[in-house]
Amino acid sequence: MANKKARASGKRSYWLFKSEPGAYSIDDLVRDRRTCWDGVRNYEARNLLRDDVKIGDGVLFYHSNARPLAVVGVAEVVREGYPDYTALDPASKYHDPKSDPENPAWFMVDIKLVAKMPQPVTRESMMGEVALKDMMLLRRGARLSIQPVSKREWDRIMKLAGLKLG
DNA sequence: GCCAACGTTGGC
DNA sequence: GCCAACGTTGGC
Repeated sequence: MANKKARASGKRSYWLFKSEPGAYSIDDLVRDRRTCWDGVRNYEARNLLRDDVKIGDGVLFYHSNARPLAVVGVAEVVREGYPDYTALDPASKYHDPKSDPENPAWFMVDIKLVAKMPQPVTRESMMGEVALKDMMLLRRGARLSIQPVSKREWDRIMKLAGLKLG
């Protein structure tokens, strides 16, 4: 996978994490400063969290099912993939009754806030950017909640946000 | 609220 | 393993 290759050469990777603000919003992250990204229950996204998302990687925090639809913040990975314990907790809304403690099916990472966008970078504004036209996020039916982002896309979004971040 | 685009489930 | 039915995601 391209990301593994990038890792071997020591490069930083970039990701987009989706969240419905009703479940967990950028303001929740501003309050918490750091959080575990629990509740991912899709195998493709799980594989990324388990194998590819690494400490120091950049994360775009995106509000889905919200107004406005937008990248609303920047975060950084501070802990790499480890078992998502909410899968084993019957009291959790993310409980997975089929989950086996001996062989965890679901993984999460920890992220910390880097910055809340001064202005949200809206989906609408992103759709007008040629440099972003290939973003998975903007493709029809792209439901993956953990998505790879290219450096070019990352840089453009930082520019749109008016942020001077690596 | 609609519905396309998925992913999952389960009968066979 | 196939695939129809079903459930979910998420933009519109």
